Amino acid sequence: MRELETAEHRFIEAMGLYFERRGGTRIGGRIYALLMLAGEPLSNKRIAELLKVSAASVSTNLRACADMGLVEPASVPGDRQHYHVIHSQGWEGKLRVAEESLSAFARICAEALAVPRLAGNRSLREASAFCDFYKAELTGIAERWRAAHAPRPPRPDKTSKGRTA
Amino acid sequence: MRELETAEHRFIEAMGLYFERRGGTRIGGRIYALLMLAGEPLSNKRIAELLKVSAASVSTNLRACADMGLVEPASVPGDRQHYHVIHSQGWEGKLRVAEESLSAFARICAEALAVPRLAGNRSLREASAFCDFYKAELTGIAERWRAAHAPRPPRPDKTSKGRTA
DNA sequence: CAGTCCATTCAGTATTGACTGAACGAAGTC
DNA sequence: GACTTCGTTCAGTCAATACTGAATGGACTG
Repeated sequence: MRELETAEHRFIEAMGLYFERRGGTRIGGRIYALLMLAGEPLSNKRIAELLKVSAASVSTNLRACADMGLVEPASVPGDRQHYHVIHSQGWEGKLRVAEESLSAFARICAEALAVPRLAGNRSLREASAFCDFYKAELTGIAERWRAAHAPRPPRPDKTSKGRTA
Repeated sequence: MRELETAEHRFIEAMGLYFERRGGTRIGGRIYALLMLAGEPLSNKRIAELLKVSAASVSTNLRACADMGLVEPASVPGDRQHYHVIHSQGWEGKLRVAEESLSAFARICAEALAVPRLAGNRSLREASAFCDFYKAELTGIAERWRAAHAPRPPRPDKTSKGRTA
């Protein structure tokens, strides 16, 4: 990818702050934003260059992004660097994150409700009920989104460089 | 509220960690959990005692919880302390939080899309589309939840102490 | 098989920010 | 109107952790 211009830096920094605020890391957000903008596979090295951060940080944060399902590995024929692209089903990933967060919350409540003395607590019961409701809704959302956007089969008019899984 | 027992401490600490992990503060989560368990209005002072934290911290975190719509003020007749309870529509609040986070993300993308050079970016457009879709779904969820649970009019059999808005 | 080029891991550093104690201000009581 | 009793604000401290540079380990090349 070419060097970054002002508007792109703005986007990248904004995303960095967004990530930071939500409990992630700033560089994680920057990498994610950069890959969005790139539209093509980028190597660790190139990411470090463009973002002006250490290779170590790129490696760590890239792994975190991958674990969150935001980014996935790619490879470029004839190049042994590690490449990365935005995860193709990234948006469902966002739903998955919401689902995991909700499940963690539900688990905490369920554990408390298992204690006899707390089993009758109103807030706890409502929390639990809401979690069940919300979880069901989330799967519905995922299905509707998939139905509306996923069935489009991958068209061959990608940017330029070939990409493989 | 009476002193806390082991199971309650477990719940409170778990919620503290949950908040911390999601970008909030540990004490914020503990206060939230405590008010859930209490089921009655609690004063700043009592919260500080039960949680063994400074009054300053209680004040600060309580405000944060209120800003997030998790907690709301209450008052007890004949007592000039400030009381607090779990927000009665707290679950819609959880949806509102999700909505705000999503909107922040959407705003960042929209700002980038406003730049001519980036307007055609595929990931950016998909992100924007997903945000619109998700936001619509969230309002749908809120409505369905309200329809299923809110129409129950407030019954007068509250715990013991009176509570006013 | 030596040499190069990667990415990753680890220890160290520096920044951030959550929490505390003390000062301040407000509201109510005698 | 002095005194008490709160809650909030502010400066300071301390712990957590994001990031860096150096060392390590793999994978490919000649």
